[in-house]
Amino acid sequence: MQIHINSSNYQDQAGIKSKGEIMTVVTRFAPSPTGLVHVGSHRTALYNYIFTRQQGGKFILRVEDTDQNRYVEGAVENLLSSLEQLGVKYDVGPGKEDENGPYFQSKRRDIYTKEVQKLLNAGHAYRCFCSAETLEAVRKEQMEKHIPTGYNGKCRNIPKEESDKRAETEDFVIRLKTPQDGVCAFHDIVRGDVRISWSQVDDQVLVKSDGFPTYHLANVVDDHYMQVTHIIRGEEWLPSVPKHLFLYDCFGWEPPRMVHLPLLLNADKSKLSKRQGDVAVEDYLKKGYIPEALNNFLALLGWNPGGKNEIYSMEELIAAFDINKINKAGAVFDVQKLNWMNGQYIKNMDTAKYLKEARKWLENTKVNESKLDTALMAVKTSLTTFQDIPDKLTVFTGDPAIPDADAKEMLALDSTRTVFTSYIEKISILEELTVDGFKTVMQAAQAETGVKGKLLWMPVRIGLTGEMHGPELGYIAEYLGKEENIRRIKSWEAKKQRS
RNA sequence: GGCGCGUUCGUCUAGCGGUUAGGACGCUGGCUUCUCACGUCGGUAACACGGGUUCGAUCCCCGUACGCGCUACCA
Repeated sequence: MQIHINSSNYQDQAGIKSKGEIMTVVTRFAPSPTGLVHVGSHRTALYNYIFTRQQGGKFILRVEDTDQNRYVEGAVENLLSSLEQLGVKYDVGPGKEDENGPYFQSKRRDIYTKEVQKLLNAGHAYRCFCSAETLEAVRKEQMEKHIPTGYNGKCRNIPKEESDKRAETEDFVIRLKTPQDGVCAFHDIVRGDVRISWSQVDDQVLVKSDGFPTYHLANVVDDHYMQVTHIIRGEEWLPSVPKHLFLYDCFGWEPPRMVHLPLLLNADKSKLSKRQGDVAVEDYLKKGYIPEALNNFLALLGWNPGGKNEIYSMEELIAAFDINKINKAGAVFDVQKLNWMNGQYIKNMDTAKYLKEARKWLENTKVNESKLDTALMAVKTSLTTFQDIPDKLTVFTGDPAIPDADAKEMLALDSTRTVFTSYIEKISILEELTVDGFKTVMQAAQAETGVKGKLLWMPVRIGLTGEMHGPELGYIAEYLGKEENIRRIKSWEAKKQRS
């Protein structure tokens, strides 16, 4: 099946190896350095990466820094660092140059200038001398009259001689001379067949008055010369596809396959934004989310292999991914599910790795270094993110809490006194208090006092921590050590006698 | 306003004309002879609406509603 776009053809196929025709997949992630990397942006990078790895292709990172006004200091560093930390490795790009570089658009201006000249010569583009103010006034009037906004075509037909002459003294932009009627029909691997009337397509600015290209020009030129086969990007670009396709047509180039991903949304379905929570990859990393969990979660927003399992390593994602099964509808970024998933990753983390990572998150917690691992292991299954560690550790490292009413009631019980007496007696005999030793002690205490279950355990828990909740008691007992166990239990005895 | 894209449990989704519409998160009940967490066994809840096409529509077509996106010398 072929869909005609003016004079050029567009192949309706995913363009992947399984089609029989061997082609090397080339994709690119092309962010603008305008701030911290957004999770939605990272999701796009991830899909490019996963698809490319699966196809054995080449993944390009290209920095689209054509807007001098929006450039943010440090943004490129943040971009590189985010990709690095999340394990999304590009094959070519900044620092990994090849013959198709450079990979910063600001360093490719000569190329755009040369290409746009071809367009000018062929009559596919023209200089527009309208000032930004004029354009703004036109737009305002259009809005007031409730007619479609857009460029009015004022400079569309300025004769070449006049244009050349004015260009010597006046500021201008270069616009694309888009078709005025007919329909642009194209195929998108996610959206299927899409049709947009040319009457809806504005004469897009290709080169700004500062001489820099706009996204549309730079993007098309770069994707062509970098031999990109699949454009995988956010849905917000769908409406500008006709301009891009027209550019390919004017240049006589074959356009890549289009893959427009569904957007990531806030809980209220609006486009994911900072106002409603963290949106930067860095925010999540700082909060102790695990890169693998973040990737796993993001990969499943817009695509799902089906089945009961939700936990996929990068390798598994690469193996299972199917570009033809990407969803069309936007996906709400649900932190609750991310939290669950991150907890899963922590629980399943290899002990040595966990301990090493966990130690980075102690902050100012004062710990008994020799028993730290015991405490960290005790707390492992209760973590959502690593940031929870200091808080979870206070039961080990802090002073006993002040008992609440229920705890006091428990402490006041007659059976508690006998349990305490027996407990102290039994652990005093021990050489060292370990988790196993603690269990033995509790068994012995139960046999001696006849108290069992909650009435046996809870007083000891409260005696040691002041609280009725917390990690497994044996860990706490071991962490505190024999002397501290005795000291804490006795202090309750003492208080009790005083009252 | 115009154009485009979309719509399955609250959320992420499976489904590709015939299913008790499945799974995961969340919430919730039991078990786990200390609590919480973990784990485990259950429960909960959905095809936006209206027309077609068809023996039969969640699935195909049309319309409506709603949502989102685009409508910049930003990407």
